[in-house]
Amino acid sequence: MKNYNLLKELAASIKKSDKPTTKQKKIIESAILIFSEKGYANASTAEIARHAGVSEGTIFKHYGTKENLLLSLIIPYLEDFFPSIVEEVVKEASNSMITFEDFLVHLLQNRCLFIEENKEIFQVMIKELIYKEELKEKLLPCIYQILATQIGQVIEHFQQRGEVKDSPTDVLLKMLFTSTSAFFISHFVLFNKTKVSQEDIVQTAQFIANGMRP
Amino acid sequence: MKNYNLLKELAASIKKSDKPTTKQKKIIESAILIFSEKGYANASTAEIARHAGVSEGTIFKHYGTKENLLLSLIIPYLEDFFPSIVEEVVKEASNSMITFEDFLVHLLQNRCLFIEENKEIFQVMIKELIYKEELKEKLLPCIYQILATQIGQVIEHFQQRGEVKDSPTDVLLKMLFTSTSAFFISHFVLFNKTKVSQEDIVQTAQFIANGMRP
DNA sequence: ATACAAAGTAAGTGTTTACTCACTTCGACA
DNA sequence: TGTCGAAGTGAGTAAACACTTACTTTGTAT
Repeated sequence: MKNYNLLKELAASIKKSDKPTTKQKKIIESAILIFSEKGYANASTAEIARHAGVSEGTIFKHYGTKENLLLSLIIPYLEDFFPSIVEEVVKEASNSMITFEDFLVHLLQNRCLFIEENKEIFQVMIKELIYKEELKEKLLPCIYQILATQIGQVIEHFQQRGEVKDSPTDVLLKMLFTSTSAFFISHFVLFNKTKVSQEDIVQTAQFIANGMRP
Repeated sequence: MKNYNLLKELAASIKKSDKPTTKQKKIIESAILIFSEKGYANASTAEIARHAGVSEGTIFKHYGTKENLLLSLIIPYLEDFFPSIVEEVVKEASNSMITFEDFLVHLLQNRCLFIEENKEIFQVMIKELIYKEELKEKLLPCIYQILATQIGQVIEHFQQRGEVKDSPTDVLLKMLFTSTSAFFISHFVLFNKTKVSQEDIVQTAQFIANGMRP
């Protein structure tokens, strides 16, 4: 349980109240919605307050700055997004005897469901990750750390089985990361789809598995 | 010469002076630089004017609005970016007998060189394309139209040669588009590289070609 | 019931912003 | 050389913004 420490560090840096008030929950909900509609930079705290049925002062009482409000959305989401990959998909996959392609189908399916049930916050996260240099430099190392330790093992597992070619692990990791991210981002951010078809998932898994075959 | 009409329509909608003044050129240069550094939303016209050594009024005399200044950067760039793909790479490739993988190497090399020599404006374009819903809805149809007519032919060519699998052309087009875009964006925007190695290009071409093989 | 801290409010504040306008300078051509 | 339109200026404006502050309400433990 010594993984994700970079992310946990970040999470600790934003004080999280144990029992968020109804108003706090409304603020977070409204912020996600309005940030995703207009982008962080074009969303005003006044509009978020109005939408949440709350005074603007309340937002700043709880979150201090607009920047910190953004982090209060993104970081808990990231904490959910990545550990779940590991616990729900990776171990089950690498212990059993499924193929690399089936593993990818499983992975894509699983994370699509996760994104679908909260698409707006995924959109906010991706847009700001690309837009704000400073946020990118904060979050990318965390994400890379998680993927390197967890998905790295999976790649090596399938390399030993002869299903994945013999390039260095970090090269393959980058390929897998780039192509799966591209899949999620193009569907949920660029084309703004609410649901991804099983067919799209299978095709993409095939594409990636073939690309990485020996 | 009836292609790219959607893009040409857009280009016509922003009045372009035939002979841009030295000051106009300085404004465009400065806007590219400052937009790429801080993002469109966080860049002020005052700062652009200061950097260009020009009065703020001059910017608005020529471009009317900040939004239109942004379009005056992006649209000419797009006009250069896509037709060049066609004329420089596609025809030469599909007439000769090179493999699909070599075609991809050629394509990636060619476009990397183009992006490298003007990285900032590529970054601005991508960031704003993802960030601004309205711009996305304006530009994506143009881009799709160009790719569908030109790259579509190439895919069918390599399908007939048996190097690309038999899925519908639009499915393959989307795959090719997604994976090449991901390559450019991850290198030049996400990781902010100034140069892409030949090795990276060859690996990616291999990856994509294998993924699309029958 | 009282005391007290945390939650919430409403009316600010100073700053930054895109954009305007009345004006001057420049350059080309008759 | 004088004229006229385009290029350029810079002080100004109103709106929008993140954030503050002095205050009130609420919930709870004694």
